[in-house]
Amino acid sequence: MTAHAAAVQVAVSTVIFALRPHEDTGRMTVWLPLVRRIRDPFGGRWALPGGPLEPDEDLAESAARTLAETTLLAPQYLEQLYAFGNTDRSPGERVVSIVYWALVRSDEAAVAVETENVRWFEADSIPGLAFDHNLIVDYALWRLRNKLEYSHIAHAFLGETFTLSELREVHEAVLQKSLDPANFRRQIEGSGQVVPTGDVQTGGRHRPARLYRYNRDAADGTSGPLAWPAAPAQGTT
Amino acid sequence: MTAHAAAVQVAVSTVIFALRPHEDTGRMTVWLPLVRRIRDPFGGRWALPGGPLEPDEDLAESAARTLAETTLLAPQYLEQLYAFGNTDRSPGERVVSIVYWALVRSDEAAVAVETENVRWFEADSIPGLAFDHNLIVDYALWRLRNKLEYSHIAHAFLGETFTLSELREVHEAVLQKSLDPANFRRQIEGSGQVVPTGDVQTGGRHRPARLYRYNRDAADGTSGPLAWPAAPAQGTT
DNA sequence: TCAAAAGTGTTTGCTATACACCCATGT
DNA sequence: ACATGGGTGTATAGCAAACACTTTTGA
Repeated sequence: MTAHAAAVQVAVSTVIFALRPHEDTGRMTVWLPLVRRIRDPFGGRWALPGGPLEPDEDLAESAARTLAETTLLAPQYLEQLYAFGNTDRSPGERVVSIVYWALVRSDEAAVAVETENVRWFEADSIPGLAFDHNLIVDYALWRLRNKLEYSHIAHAFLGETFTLSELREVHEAVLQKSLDPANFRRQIEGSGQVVPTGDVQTGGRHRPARLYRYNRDAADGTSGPLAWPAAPAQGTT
Repeated sequence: MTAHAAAVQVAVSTVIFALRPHEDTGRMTVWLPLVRRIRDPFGGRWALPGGPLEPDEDLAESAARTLAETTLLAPQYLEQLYAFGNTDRSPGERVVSIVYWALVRSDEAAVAVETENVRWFEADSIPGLAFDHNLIVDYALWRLRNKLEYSHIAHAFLGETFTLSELREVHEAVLQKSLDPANFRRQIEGSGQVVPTGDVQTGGRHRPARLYRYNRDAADGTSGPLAWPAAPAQGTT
């Protein structure tokens, strides 16, 4: 162990979002999984899933790996959030954390395992976390809500096909406000981000709803030159 | 030197923007300083200013330090851009680069030193750079142009007070298109991001222009929970 | 008095919002 | 039949773009 070895460590953490019904009201809300730390600093506290960056894996790969290890799921959307590296953020060591945020399908997350050391929390009822992770979660939530309004990420919570009501429910859950169904329909259909499949979904005690599919070819231009083609476990691949 | 010492290194680089007249046309355009690498990999190539993260300095501090070392200037605006950490981005070593982007006052940058190993380039005429730095510059330019349209950063290129023509010239230089003076005035004045000082600027062979000052209290809400109060060398402090 | 930029007024068109209304299904 | 959400039509307000016009200076 040389003097250099005590220098800067690199870790990758991920804020993982899914939608679940609120425990009391039953309304859909944003949830995220946390893991319990098993050693100091902050032993016993809840923290974001993550770990040291392996020398042979890319940053997004590392984020997707811890996501899979924590939730047994694959991300439908994955994007870098921010690099946190203040000198005082981890007592006794210098850690730079590259933080990603991810969206997973809510139907898959609904059956996800919970263990003694992994638990899902409602985004607005997060306990006191280790390190600066409360700030990180706040920032990730802000980015999610912000980006939902000018980008095309809502479908990542849903399956291959979906009705506009389901898509609207996603928006309402994330933004925490109800939206006019008529205007929402025009907005989404006009944006070209979804395409009707031709099928409908029957079963409700009302008129059947048209099914839509996400339009991968729609230009969104929300990530600029970093929109790599078909990068592994990256964005909307 | 243990096996661990060969692991992941952390560097901080900065894309520094200023406005200067185009060499041929004389119109204001975006420029940035690059430094010549003195050793391999990519020895002799131009690259972004930066260096290894010191264990006792915050990320933004490191960015501001290399900025000052390169240009002898202080940033008027400084924001984290992205963390680049692909395994293959630096031959023979594993480097994660936290990249910042900065705006400096154009009048200060106009007299900045150029040496054998530091030169300013026009943003649209960048040579082949070391590492993935061309991609980084492209992304920084995209962010600059994007953020200029929904945020209040243009004043960072100017001094304490400025006329709306000067502010419009900044927008036109960055966005590379001419803007209607009348509509620009209404847009800026209506946003509350600037306040008239009461003074005017005489000297042109035309009606004197009112002088404005940036309004620090105006809410912009473009950085969410990360808008720390009075962070050193951070953002619009 | 004239050129040039500062600054004001007005029209037009697009888009978001609100909400009235009709449609198609299960019970 | 009727309740329930799916889906369409339409009026209105606000805002951005285009552009005509007036103001104030230096030469």
